Amino acid sequence: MNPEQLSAVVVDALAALVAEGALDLPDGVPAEVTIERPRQKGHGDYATNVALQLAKGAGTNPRALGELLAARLRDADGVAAVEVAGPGFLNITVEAGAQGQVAADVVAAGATYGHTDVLAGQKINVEFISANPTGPLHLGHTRWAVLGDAIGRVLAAGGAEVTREFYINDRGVQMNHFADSIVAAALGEPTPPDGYAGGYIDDLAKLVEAAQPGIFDLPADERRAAVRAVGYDIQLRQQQAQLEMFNTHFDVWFSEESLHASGSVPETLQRLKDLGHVYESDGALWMRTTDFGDDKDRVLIKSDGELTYFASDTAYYLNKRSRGFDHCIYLLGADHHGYVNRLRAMAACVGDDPDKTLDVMIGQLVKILSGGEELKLSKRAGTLVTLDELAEEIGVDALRYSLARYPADSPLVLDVAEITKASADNPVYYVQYGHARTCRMMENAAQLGMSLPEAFDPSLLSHEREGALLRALAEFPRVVAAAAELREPHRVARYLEDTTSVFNKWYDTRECRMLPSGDEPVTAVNEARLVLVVAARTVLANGLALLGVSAPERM
RNA sequence: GCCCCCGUAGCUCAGCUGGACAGAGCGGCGGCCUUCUAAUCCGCGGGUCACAGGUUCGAAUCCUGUCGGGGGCACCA
Repeated sequence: MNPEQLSAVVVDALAALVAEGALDLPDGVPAEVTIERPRQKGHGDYATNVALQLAKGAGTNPRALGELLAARLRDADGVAAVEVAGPGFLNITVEAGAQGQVAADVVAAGATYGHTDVLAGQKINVEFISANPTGPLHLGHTRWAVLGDAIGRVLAAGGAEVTREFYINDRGVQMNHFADSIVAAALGEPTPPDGYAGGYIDDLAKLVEAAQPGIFDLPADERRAAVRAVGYDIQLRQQQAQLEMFNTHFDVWFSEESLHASGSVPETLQRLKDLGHVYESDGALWMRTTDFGDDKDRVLIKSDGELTYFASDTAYYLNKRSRGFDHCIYLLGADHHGYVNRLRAMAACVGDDPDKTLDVMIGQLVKILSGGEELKLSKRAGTLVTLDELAEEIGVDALRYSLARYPADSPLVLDVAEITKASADNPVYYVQYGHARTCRMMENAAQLGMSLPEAFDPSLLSHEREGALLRALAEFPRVVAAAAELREPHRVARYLEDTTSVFNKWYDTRECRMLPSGDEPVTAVNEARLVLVVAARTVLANGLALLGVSAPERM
């Protein structure tokens, strides 16, 4: 009996009461009811507030309705007890056998346990990081790498068809600054104005020379284009390698330049003109975004004839839509929050409803403290902490987990000393250790000749701690579904921490030992508990996978 | 000036899309290692949920305002 099944039981009971004429529900019988896990012991395994919510419409009071419903529910399969409490809550105790069945359900579902269909039929594009290919990925990209990747995984678990996309900002003057900076480094000249400095530029100069010997001896006009192309290629591959190392996967690397090469931009401008949302003024072409809530109109073509970044953004959005995405998620840093209104207005200008097609997530920036000092970065000044350096110092799993366990909109201060601690203080190791422990228990069971029983008696999982663990495991699909719908993968991390704690409490309970003591024979209880351990392992492994964090079998 | 985010225990933060006496970890104090990994577990102490109104049977949660902190308001990329 999981919460969803219990909800159905309550709905059936309501329907029966209505059919008998004992209850009048003007709005009809709800399709589902809220089932929650009471914080308080003594409030049953599960509680529902239906009586509170339906009483007014039914022309009765919550307690009376509660009593009526409780009497009916007591006869339902799998329900052991029902009490009406407080203002009209129904506190429900589930039969051990019904509850124990959860373990078998989890094991049967295996790696797919936690997957739901809440987002079935949705085709979603998640765009994140989208850095310039003018330097290595660094501290500033790390949070988005983790969150975007985890959101992608969680959406997929919710049944959506997901594409994770990286928009390569490979067009514009910064690419020339990039090339000029490499040339300057190669020739031993000072960094040009607006150029990029730092050791990585020197390294790039050597790599570019190695890739195409003699490239720096070309005439100045040819040289810039050549260096730009070679440097770009090397830098992009490096970013891709960084993300690979960081366990962050992209389905599509989309070049801004290719958007222009394909002629999408003129098409986009034409479409905007047809819809009547552009005008000329002061020699520039504007989009009238103020028609849809923006503070001011935005320039598409500057008076010098250059296209703006915003023009590309609009063409890119239409490109996504033309590829069939009915939902476009953008992950942006708080320093870009001014983009939200114009993106939404832009979507409206091309005829979409931004509430439906656009989902702009603004994440707060992360500060990382090391030895009490904040790690600062500036690509132009050449002082940056690369993703590789961070991952090496902190560890991929610890870094990913530490960023994934907070909501995107919470400002974050991470202390390197704290998240590198290889101890229980660190939630990532706490959860991983819990997983490793389940693996060891399974090995121990196998050595005693125990194997997963074909059938077992779920009512043998009757200890209070077993009930708590089963309810925790039963919660997982709801947590993943909420994480997907709300785009909040941190819920998965928090859930894993709670569930690991519940598992450890059970593990430490003497009466709940999975293995037989001493020379005693293996009993049905031992086998039932093995099923529970495998179920716990499944949930911890699946949850860690959703965060892109490894689930080690030994630690 | 306008917009966005945040304000919960000494510290770092959760709080299940409003629910029953507010939670975790860290830090402090004190317990448990002859049986499955003690990176576990158990106990104690600690909060006017920034403040003031409002909606509701019910508000840390939703609405309005005030105060405090962070970020943003380019014919930059």
